[in-house]
Amino acid sequence: MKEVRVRYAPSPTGHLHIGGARTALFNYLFAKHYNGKFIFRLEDTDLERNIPGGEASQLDNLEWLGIIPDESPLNPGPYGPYRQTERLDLYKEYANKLLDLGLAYECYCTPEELEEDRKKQEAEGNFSYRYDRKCLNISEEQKAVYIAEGRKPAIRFKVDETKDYEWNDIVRGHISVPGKDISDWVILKSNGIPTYNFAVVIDDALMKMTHVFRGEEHISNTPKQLMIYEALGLEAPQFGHMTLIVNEERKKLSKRDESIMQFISQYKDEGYLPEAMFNFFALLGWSPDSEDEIFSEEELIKIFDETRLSKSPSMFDKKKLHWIDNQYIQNEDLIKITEMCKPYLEKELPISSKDEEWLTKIIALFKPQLNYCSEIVELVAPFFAQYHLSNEDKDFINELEGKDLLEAISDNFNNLEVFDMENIKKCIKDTGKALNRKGKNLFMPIRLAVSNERHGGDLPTVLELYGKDQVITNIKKTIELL
RNA sequence: GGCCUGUUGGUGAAGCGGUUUAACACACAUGCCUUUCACGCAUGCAUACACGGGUUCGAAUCCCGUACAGGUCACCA
Repeated sequence: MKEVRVRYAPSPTGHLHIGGARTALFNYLFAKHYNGKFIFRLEDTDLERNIPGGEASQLDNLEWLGIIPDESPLNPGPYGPYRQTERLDLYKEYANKLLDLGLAYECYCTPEELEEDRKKQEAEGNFSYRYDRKCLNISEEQKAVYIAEGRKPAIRFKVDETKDYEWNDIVRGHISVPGKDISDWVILKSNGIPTYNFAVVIDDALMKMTHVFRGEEHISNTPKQLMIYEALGLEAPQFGHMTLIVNEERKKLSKRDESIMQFISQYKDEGYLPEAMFNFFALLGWSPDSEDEIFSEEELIKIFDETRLSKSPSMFDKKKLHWIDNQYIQNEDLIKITEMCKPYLEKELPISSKDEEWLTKIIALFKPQLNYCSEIVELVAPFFAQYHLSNEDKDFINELEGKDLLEAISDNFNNLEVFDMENIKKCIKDTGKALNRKGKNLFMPIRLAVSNERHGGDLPTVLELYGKDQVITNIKKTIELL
């Protein structure tokens, strides 16, 4: 069998977003599953929309996710260059070949004329524009006139209307589109730059791609690409068109959508674990032949099966992402999570007053419930908050008849030589026994008095982290309010 | 509008003509555990196969139609 070669080919018009990451991921998984190569190519022919740093950003974010291309502009293989703007001569060469074969022709229409035609057709009730082939059999005289006017020709492909273009889609099965539905389209723009549908064929063919997995929005491009392969006598890869990712409203994820973080860099910034993101994306439009959901990259490569790619749209489920990321955080060691959480705390809270030990303890306390690292801030924030017992919580303590308990425990805490978790635990236990209290009756008044929160992790640990002085001060303040 | 595609419980998602009284996971609820919180574990929950026809002994699974949703129709990629 031929070596499997697949690619991810973004245009550097923006940073790596969710859809692109997932496309890259499935191509990567497929390549690695079959011991093939995963290639990164840059489709940078839309000069006006390219942004500086776009390429590096795409590559960096992929790397963060654990997706490293075998060939890329930075790490070229035998089929370079890997940026389309560096391959312009190639496209011209093949466009000229089509011209020579009589399968393409020069078009001298200006954008303005085309736009006018389009409007006219629209006014007639046509939803899709069809080029009227006015330049197909243009006379030499007319051509000379156009050239004298300074017009530069684009090159159009002459579509064979009698043909059907069909392929066996890996995801969707047999798809067929009649040639008569497609009008002659531009392969080389008048500025000498190829259009996407042309360049992609030349590149995929020359770079020896064997399979192409891409989004469903490319289904309608496939017939156009197929006709180029055929005209040039090149072998077409196998196509697989994956479902779109949709938001909670079942709409295609647009870059403006604010309900979901769109860019991989945002997840990185919020402290999600890349392994968890990798896992999550793999489950977006694909499912394993088992009931498990947590898989390492290696496992996914091993079990990946392109025939299990889904046909129906996949919804981006934030809660599921949180759950998966939480699973990975729980399995990750404390030191690493502490390192990851630290910058968020430093930025938002005055933790410089605390030592490393304190930090590690508090991370350990919250690690089991952390969905992503930046979330640590809201969990730790109560430790630095001003004392603020709400009326509701005050009533709750009274309901539990907590005043006696608070007075007793305050004294007992005060008598503790070493204010650490073990001693605090014992002290609470003893005080509970003496006052005949247990469970919620025992713990909740103390928790509320000290932290003003009803949740917050193991109480003795929480108290140790507050420190003796703060604990006693807060309890006293509470007693006064009751 | 043409062409293409999809529609399974609150959510994601298996299922590919007959052990399906339709997995599994998230969410939710209850219980257990640790005298609290959370984690974990157990159990349960939810009257889920868009609708209407057909094919078949038998249909979530095949066919047709309807509805709804999405994709696409550029000298953008």
